[in-house]
Amino acid sequence: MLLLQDIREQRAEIITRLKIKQVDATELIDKIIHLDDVRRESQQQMDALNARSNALAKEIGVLFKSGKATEANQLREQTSDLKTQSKEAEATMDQARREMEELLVLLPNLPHPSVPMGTSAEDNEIVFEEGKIPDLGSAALAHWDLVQQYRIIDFALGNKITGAGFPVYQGKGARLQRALINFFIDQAADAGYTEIQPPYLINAESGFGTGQLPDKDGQMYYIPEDDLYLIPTAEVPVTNLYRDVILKPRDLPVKHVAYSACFRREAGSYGKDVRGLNRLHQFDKVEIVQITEPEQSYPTLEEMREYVTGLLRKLELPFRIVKLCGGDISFTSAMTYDFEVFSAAQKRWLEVSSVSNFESFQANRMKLRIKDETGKMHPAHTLNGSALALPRIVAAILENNQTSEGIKIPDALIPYTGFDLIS
RNA sequence: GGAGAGAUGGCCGAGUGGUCGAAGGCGCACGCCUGGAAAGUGUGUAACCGCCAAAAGUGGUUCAUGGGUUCGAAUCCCAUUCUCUCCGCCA
Repeated sequence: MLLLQDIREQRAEIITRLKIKQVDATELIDKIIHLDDVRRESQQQMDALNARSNALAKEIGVLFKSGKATEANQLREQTSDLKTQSKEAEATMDQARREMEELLVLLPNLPHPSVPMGTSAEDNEIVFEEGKIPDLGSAALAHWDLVQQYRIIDFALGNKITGAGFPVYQGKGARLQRALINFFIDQAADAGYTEIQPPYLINAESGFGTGQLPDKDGQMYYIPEDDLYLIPTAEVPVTNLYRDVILKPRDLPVKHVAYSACFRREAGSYGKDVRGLNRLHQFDKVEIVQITEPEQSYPTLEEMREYVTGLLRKLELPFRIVKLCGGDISFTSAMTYDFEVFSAAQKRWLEVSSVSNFESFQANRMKLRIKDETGKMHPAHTLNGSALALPRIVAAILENNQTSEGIKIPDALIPYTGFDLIS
């Protein structure tokens, strides 16, 4: 959430910067400022009226105590008018505030000045590329064929018991999932991240805090009976651990890692891009979250980028890092690096991680603040990144490592799988 | 799901109609003490929204949430939410 004060003071600059995100916020911002003007005016009225009532109430109290009932009753008559006027002013103020807040949460985060202009993924900037793309020849199979051949993931079975996008992992396929999860968590723990096991259901306040609501309402599974949402990522429960929290500088940086299943409705997705493991309604992901001082958030973003880079190197997958352009960056993010691995049989890049700096956008929504030594408050910065999401990593491992003997497991994973070949 | 109890500041906890934004303690900050620390000791320590160029100052709001009674509510009434205990169910 952008701060009202900033919107008022830097109206033109904010409008310009949001254009990088392909958003014209002029009308929205002007409405917000107008509603805030209304709110302030009615608050001033209300405050003045309340001040008078408070003073009168005090006087009346004193008069009653000293036995001057007649005078007290005279004053009492004056108060009823004040009260109704104050209620009216309050109603105006509340309504203006409510309307203003509804609009305020519709404004996306400002992109970092270095975020390139652009309308789609085409305009993203490739900032790094590494690893050898294997030449598999024409006999190479896509992962949806490989998983059938080796009987490790069954899409049809998932289809039967739940529906499309809910695969069943079995045998070495299931073991590979568990190996990857443990590998990722161990790596993060070694890098100083404290492990969290979060709930998989969240309330609306949490969805609002990290920005999924109201922007992405409809992308989360919702349970009306209990008014709860299935998490689309562990980012939501983990970051919301710090909702309404005041941190001290010595608590920082906060570093958490969490494995969770993730649930996404993916409404509107279809076609070949979603085949096999490419897009699922339920998938596994290990997420890293950091909370930092504002001036530390960009160095931290680079640190997280390096960390994810290290994971992909250990898995021996060819990958590239793209810096998302304004049109492709999310509602909440100020800057995002996407990591993509090359899937040799599909011959395409698959997004496996997204590392973002939200600056104070989530912190403002969540009231996550830092109180410094002088007692002053300022919003914290939040960041997160996938480290990593499993399905496309699995797809790339299966496709890139296929041989005539079977699928070779990367060395780093063998201690976790207990086998070096799926055959 | 049934019965009962409760929700107060960063935390614990007192407070049953006015002088209560709230005792006391813990924690925290600064000082004294100390070779340094601990202990001891002194002082200070809520957030939010306005007014003011800003600081100082000042008005307002906030004792789970929303409504009500009253000149005046942490305190009384109603509703809601949540927590705890017991019972039921259960991995």
